[in-house]
Amino acid sequence: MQAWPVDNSFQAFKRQLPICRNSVYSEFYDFFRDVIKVKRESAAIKNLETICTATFELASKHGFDAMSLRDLSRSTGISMGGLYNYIGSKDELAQMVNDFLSRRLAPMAALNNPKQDKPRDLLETLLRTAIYMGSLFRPWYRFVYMESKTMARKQRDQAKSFDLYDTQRLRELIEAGVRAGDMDCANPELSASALLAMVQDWYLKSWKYKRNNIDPDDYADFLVSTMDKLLACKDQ
Amino acid sequence: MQAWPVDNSFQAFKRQLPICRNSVYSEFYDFFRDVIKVKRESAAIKNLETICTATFELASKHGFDAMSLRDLSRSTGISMGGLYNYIGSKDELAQMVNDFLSRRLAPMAALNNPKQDKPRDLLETLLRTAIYMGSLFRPWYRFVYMESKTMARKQRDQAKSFDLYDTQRLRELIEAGVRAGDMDCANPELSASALLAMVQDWYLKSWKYKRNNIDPDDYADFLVSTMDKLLACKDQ
DNA sequence: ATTCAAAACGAACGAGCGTTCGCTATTTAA
DNA sequence: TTAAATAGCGAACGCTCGTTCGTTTTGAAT
Repeated sequence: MQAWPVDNSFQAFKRQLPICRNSVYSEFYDFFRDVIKVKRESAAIKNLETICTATFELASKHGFDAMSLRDLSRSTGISMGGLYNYIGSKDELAQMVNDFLSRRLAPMAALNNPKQDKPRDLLETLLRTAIYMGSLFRPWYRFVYMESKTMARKQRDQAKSFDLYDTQRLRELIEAGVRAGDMDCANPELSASALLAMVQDWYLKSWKYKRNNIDPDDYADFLVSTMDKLLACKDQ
Repeated sequence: MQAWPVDNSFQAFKRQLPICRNSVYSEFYDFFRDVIKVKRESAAIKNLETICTATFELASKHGFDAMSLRDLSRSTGISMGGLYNYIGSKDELAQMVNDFLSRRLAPMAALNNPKQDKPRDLLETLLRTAIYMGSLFRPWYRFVYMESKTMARKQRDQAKSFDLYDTQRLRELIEAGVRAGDMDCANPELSASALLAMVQDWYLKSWKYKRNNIDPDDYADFLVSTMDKLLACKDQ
């Protein structure tokens, strides 16, 4: 059996990923060992999972800013004072989620070098990675996407937006494909934006796709076939 | 010179639309004459424009729930009490924006019957209408899209989501095209979702498209050409 | 069983929230 | 010019917010 990314199924992706859904909060605790006041690991990990899960749930209803720490306390069963053993401040909670996703979770998917040289195949791997990561850690991606707008102005030093960076990375691969003669694309910037919009739609509107029984493999297959049509890939 | 939708440029669309950016708040005042306490029309229209503009600006920063009426008062130069001559309550303000867009503004674009019968052309008109309306009234669409998530749970009787309805309308047109033999599409539902995601991207990430000097015609052209590629339209 | 950090608790604080209302200023009509 | 009606004002109300901190509970090691 081939390994990712040659076997580009969701299952193969999960198999090679050096983290799984069960180990996320243990990683989370490690990552923020310095700022989390609670030192007894097992309890800390359990509570962090409770806190993050409830935060995703509550923030998705009315936005993080509108969520109160009393709501969070009620949902988690952890007292107001108890929460502050984990989070430092409300703003810092959002910051932790943001940092953990962009600095720890996302990089894990990029670790193993693809060993592919054709721009089209690199592009496929890039898109599939985005969909599969979004499937495994949907609430994280959703939260960061939704709150990035409000945080961007608060702390300007942070990357202005995931969007610009992601769009540029896609555009450069498309341009490389056009140069190599494998692709045909009149407007790489717009094509990159379109593909990114479809990636984001996957974790923004998960309810819609769940409703229609569309699983990660289905969506990734569709996204890649759309890419091939959009870029008129020669040999696909 | 041909008229919309035969001439499908942004300019032709604007020419036939029975409302323009200057007359929006006069229409807005008419629409809510019963609930707005201020009866002197000229002043009311001016203040409504100030209030809505500031609301769009503030809500886009941290979300409508996180925006305070004191912020709004400061931004508009209208006192707290003064605001309440126009809005009834904070929640009602969001409701007014929502209702005006969906019940008054959006229907205006659908008024003049397209007189087109081919599904592909209907689809093109539908997509261009969405882009052009989004261009003219971007803050309105942005606001409603962003706040629809938080309002949906508050008042369930309201349409569950624009998304489901829009996706279905697109899907039905695609299915009609496939039946007519003009199109080829393995998954109408996913194709409809992809097109909708691109439509929404236009008003959600206007900053990105402005940065790259992409105007409404550019984006609509790209969207339609993407549609043709995606659906393998025979005669385009 | 006792000890004692570690962790959780929840009342209390000042600030800011949405909303109200009595008052002043402005406009209109005679 | 005057009187009435309309529109705008902003302090005040009850409430909830994020955050703090002195106290109580928990749990592992002795």
